[in-house]
Amino acid sequence: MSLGTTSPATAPLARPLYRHIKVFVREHVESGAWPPGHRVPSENELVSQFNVSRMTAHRALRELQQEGVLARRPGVGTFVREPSRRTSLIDIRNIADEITARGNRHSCSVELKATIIATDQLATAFDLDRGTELFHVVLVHRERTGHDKAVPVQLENRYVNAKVVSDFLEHDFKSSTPTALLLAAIQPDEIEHTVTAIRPTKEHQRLLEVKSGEPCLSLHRRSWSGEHVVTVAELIYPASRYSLHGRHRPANV
Amino acid sequence: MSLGTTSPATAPLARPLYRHIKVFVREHVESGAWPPGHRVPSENELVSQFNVSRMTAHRALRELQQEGVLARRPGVGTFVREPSRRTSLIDIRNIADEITARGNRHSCSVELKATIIATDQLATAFDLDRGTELFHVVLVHRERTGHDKAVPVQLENRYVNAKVVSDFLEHDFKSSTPTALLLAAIQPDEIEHTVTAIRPTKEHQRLLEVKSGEPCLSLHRRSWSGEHVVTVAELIYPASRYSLHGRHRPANV
DNA sequence: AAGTGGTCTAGACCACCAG
DNA sequence: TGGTGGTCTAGACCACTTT
Repeated sequence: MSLGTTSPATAPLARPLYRHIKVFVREHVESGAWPPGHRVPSENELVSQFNVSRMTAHRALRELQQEGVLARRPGVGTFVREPSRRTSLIDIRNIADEITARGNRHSCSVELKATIIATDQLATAFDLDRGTELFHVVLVHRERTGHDKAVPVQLENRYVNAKVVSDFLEHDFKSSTPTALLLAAIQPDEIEHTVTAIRPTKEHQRLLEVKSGEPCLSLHRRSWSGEHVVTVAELIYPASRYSLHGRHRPANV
Repeated sequence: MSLGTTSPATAPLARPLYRHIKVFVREHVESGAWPPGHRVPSENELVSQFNVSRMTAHRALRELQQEGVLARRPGVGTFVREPSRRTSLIDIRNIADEITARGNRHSCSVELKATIIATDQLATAFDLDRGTELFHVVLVHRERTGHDKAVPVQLENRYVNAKVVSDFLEHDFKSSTPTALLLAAIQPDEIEHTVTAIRPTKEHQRLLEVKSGEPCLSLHRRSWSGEHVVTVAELIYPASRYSLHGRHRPANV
């Protein structure tokens, strides 16, 4: 092959070659087939196996190193890294479990349930093409103490990658929350969250039964499983009714 | 040059070429010479300017994109991204470093600096006997963008265990923030934080120059080193000016 | 000496976007 | 149509580590 031919003539796949190799390695690591410390194929071995140039194999391994999956040592080899021991400030926990653990009763109402086409903004958040199919749900979670009236404690505005969890909308979210269903379907291996304080909109005020002056916490979260962003959620908490808490060891100690 | 000669024969530099380009771009971004939205040189322009191959220029720009410095659009060009004012929920960052990394200028004013005797509440937080000596400082951190006025971005209300960091009050906190000094003195091996949304008090409004209706984030943090609670801090951020961010792998995966 | 990863080149093809 | 970024190749030289 004398020219720099790009897309493989043998496989008309949308995914670039270096991502093929990344997926191949990730699958072995995540399935446990290659445990921590296991030596992964060298660049030259991947060149032979995948019929790619060394630059392509190198890029795949380098990115997995940057993502914390692999450790590389010049002159030695590439190895599967120990999983991070660090715990999260905010683990993904099922709010229904939190409430029942406090001895109170959880309930929720489904305000919206729809299949949508990704807007630009959502496509960026999911790292997908614009126009991809997504599921969208809006729920209000309530907590009831003793015989009092149930109080809204969380507004859940969630989008789900339809390709990854295709049966998501088949549930009614009454017996299990979206969080519980998603955790049962896939194990997230990466989480991102951004916390801000916001003034509730009219819609927030109505659904959460808060006054306009009461500040709310907005927790924006993305969860990955392998290559894919599985779900993007915006969780709004009335500040007077919830706080976020975490305790952990810092990263580099 | 017919062969793939690597390190430039003309410059025996330790830094690889793609990092040269990264530094070049970063310096322009952080100095403000290339403001957000500014178009950065295309790959082909960098090829000419730096006398490198396109792969090398591409790698530099791609990594800066992954690091959140640049945004790239196929068919259009590469642009400087809007810096985000946010801090980490996972480790302890020096706010002065965060601000300078965005290309802005940090300043702070010391509002209070005192030695106090622990109240019941503080003694509990530090897990010490009531009456123990503590240091107490209050600072306002400000950020200045370009030639604008410095804007308050954080109110730091901090208590320090006097036994653990006995020379803490000898600093003026102008050249180094309390965070920087504490990190230099001791390595925290455990962190706890609690995040809430609050309505600013009159004092908050005055020091942070916010209106009463603007919600604020309150980040309450305790840091341990060995057996001792080293410091307890309440960090207040105007919600419109800062958010908290974390991205990590969950613990139990 | 052989193998590893780190870097680099000088080409190439492609999808995309603007004028 | 020409410029942009995205990907890929088939070589290369180097520092490093293990045998």
